Amino acid sequence: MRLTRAFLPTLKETPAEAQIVSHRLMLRAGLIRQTSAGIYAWLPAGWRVLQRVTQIVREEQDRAGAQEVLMPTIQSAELWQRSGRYEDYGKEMLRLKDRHERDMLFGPTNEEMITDIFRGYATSYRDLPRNLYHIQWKFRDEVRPRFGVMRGREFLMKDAYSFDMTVEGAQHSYRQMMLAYLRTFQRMGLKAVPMRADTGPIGGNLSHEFIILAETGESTVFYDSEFESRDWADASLGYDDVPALQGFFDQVTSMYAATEEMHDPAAWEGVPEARRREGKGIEVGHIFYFGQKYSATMGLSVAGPDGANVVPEMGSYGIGVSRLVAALIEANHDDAGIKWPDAVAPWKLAILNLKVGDAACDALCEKLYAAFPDQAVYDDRAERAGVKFNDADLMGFPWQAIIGPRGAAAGKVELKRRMTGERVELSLEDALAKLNA
RNA sequence: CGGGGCGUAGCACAGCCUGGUAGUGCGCCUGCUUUGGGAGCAGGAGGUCGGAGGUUCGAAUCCUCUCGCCCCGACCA
Repeated sequence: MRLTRAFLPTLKETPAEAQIVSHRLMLRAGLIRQTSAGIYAWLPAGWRVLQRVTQIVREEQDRAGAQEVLMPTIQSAELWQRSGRYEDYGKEMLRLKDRHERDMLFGPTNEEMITDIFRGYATSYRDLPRNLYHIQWKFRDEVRPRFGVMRGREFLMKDAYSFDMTVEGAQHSYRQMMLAYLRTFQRMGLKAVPMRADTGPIGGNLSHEFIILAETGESTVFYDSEFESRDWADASLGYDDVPALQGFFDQVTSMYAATEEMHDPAAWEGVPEARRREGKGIEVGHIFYFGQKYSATMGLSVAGPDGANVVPEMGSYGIGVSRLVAALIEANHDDAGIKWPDAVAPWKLAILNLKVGDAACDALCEKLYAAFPDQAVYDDRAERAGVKFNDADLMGFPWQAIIGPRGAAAGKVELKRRMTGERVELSLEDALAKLNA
């Protein structure tokens, strides 16, 4: 993308409404624009990041055996009246009427709908287990939206729903999602810690919030430093290996991690002092086993092997995808701007032509740009060097290729790594090799 | 939902108290100079002062209503 043709607007000044760093940077770097309270339009750079985050979430859900569907944003009130939540949900739910005065709503979540859909096809124990997910815009009419997309009213969410014949099966589904979540966040370069959450009336320990560690997070968290060094990618841990997955789960849940509300000082004392970490975090995911709550109320049952009807055990698993974009910035920024991890960057490389019009500079830049047709932003504007440096730092591209008359005359490209600030001067060939490594 | 605040150019703001027909900085456009970390000079464009009603010879300014947005608290992916 050539900046002279791009819609990548950056702001020098911070809009007055932005309080937290991710919100400020998202506005300044031209990722989003507010259109109403808690509702945002995603501009090209923001949209690309959102899509990359979405894709990682999707790949890891698929890998865990979940299947993608897409349910609508608008739902009929009837569905919710059946589960009883139409009344219970309160004002958080945005209610609408269609032209025939039928009661509709903009979905805040999809338990009722997915259960109803699944009910239409599942008749036998052979149809289970299944895990269905979708990535869709939700609307919750927050009393007080704030912090940009961190707590917007409209937000992009991945929500998965599992259906199992038995409690044991549901527990396995739950463990699959826990592993998938840890892998998902790790791929984005984030430290995520599953923390036991309130399970409500069902009890047990099958509800976890996933907290991203970031200094600017809202909630205070306590956790075992073991979480920081774990590598969850280990391919040998398969999703269908029930005992192995249980072993993994037991290990993870045996390590201490709790939000302030769930903090247990006695158990905390049991963590070796050197491994105790207290920090700030942002909730980006929540997994939950809720048994037959919706299968029962929505009338879902299937025939078991013995012919008797069984009401499936269900769980739901959410990731706040749009919130993740903000969380990624909270976890990866400095005074100059965003520092995108490679896995989610809108573009991998920014090519800074420090002297547009200089034959050597132009030629070198064009060559480099041609090598990365969809992964580079080429700053070919007639701007001063300082402007380009600042914009590139602000927008946070993982790599900057700085090309000025001095180096260009010698065929040299200066590569800067945004994350570390490290710089090297290389020939074009070596620079290409390094960027492709 | 309780409490507070703010709506004036793309952004950040002044002007309002004490009415006289709108200003500053950044950004934008043109020219010249400059050119490795947000340049200098000169010229220029851009606003139904959130909206409606009222008071007045005259309203950004005073009054009423209304819409929107932000902050603190209670609540949440």
